Amino acid sequence: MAGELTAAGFDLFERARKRSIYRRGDSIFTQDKKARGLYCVQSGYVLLRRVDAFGNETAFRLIGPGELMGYRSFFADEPHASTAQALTRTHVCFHPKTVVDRLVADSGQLAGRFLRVLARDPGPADALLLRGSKLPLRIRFMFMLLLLKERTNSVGVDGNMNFQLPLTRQDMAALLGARPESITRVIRELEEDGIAIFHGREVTVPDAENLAALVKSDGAFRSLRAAGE
Amino acid sequence: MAGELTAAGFDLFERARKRSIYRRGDSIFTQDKKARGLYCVQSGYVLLRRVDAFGNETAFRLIGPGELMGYRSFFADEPHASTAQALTRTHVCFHPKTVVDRLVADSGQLAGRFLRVLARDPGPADALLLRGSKLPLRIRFMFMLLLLKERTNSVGVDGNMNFQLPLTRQDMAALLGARPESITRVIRELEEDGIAIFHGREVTVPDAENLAALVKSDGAFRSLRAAGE
DNA sequence: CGTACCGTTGAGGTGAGTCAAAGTAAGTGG
DNA sequence: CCACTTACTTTGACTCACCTCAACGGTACG
Repeated sequence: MAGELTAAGFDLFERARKRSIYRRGDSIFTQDKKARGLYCVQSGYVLLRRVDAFGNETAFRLIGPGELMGYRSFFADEPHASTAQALTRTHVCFHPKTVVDRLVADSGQLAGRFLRVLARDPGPADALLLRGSKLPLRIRFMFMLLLLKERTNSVGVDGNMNFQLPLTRQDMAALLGARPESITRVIRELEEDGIAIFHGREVTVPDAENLAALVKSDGAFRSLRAAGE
Repeated sequence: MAGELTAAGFDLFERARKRSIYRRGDSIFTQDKKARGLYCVQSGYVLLRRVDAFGNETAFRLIGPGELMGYRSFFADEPHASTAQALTRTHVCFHPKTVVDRLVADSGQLAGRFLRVLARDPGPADALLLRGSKLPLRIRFMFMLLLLKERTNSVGVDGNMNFQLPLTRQDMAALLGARPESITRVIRELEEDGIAIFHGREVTVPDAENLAALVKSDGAFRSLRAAGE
């Protein structure tokens, strides 16, 4: 049937991929360079950073195991809009343009799948929430913790939440559109209030539900006020 | 050839579309409602607003004549992430899901075209620049003027720039992640400095190149400082 | 055991938010 | 066409979260 990915096509897709290993700090692709294919992170964490039109360097997306990256510029047929930097030792597999293009052209089904990935990309929305909203940094930081929890093997028992941050304070600052000093101060506040405990990159949240509630309640508070009540 | 849009397919696509007219203030689609198809603005302006996870209402995209909208949620097969509100009397044509789905499944070529549209969507990036960056509101406002100029029939003679803002001050505030009062103050500043003149919704920029230069120079200034010079 | 980065702390400044109140434009209905 | 309602805009005084700057402590690594 037209539009379906044949077994042969799938086989080609799988065979053509190339695996690489990157060390902490390595760039996997670079802003303004040509997009040569699709990247899929198999293990480790990658941070997408970009220098915007104003020359500010910001981070806008953290990529974890199992996630695709580089697809936006690839399908737009434009240079990469960001630089992908490995935060840890990272295994990445790469699908070259020639193969992907051929399969997309042959198969509406595969193209449809990519359409979904692209359309569901939460990156821009998250970035806006983390950096754009006018909520206090403290709330945005807690929200980031919740997002990170979902992409980390958080050891959760009895509402407890414990995981390793894959990010430095500077990276968190870049993600939140803030300065590293402010991150330090927020972390101190959260510890003083007993909301979370930090040892280097290890975070422990005694009551994870409480954290979520705090984030949401502040949101609710805001929206009530916006409604004029 | 597999993947090509047949004449019959194109015909179907064109015939199935439905035209509607909306008045200022009408919603064309609504956040959290199901995405039923693709919308294309033929004339007029539409603002995409959304209530984020924190309950803040923000605007993140202005749609002008000839632009598609609603495609992200449509292809993601998720509820609309925003509400589309007509800012002026607006002609919109609508392509129902059944037709689009069928053509995408049949044609890798058409799907590829949608992939490009989706991947090139500047909305999220612009929104981040306008709302997310830590630049002074004044600079972000000027940047917005430059973006608006591109989507308006700006009557440009001898470096002069003159057009109607399709947005209220409140809408501009929502787009920039600021308060209406702050917009008023920025506008006053720009008038005092002779950079732009506002009469209601009419903007006149005596020296458009100067405006662009001001925006860029501030960016450059910032990045120099970031580089430690 | 330096060198270099990352992280922390404190003091001080400010851009933009908040609040409140008055002015203006834009519809609506008689 | 005018009164009336409603929404948008402007102004000024005040406040504060976060930035900036500068200096110091910690930790990794050759």
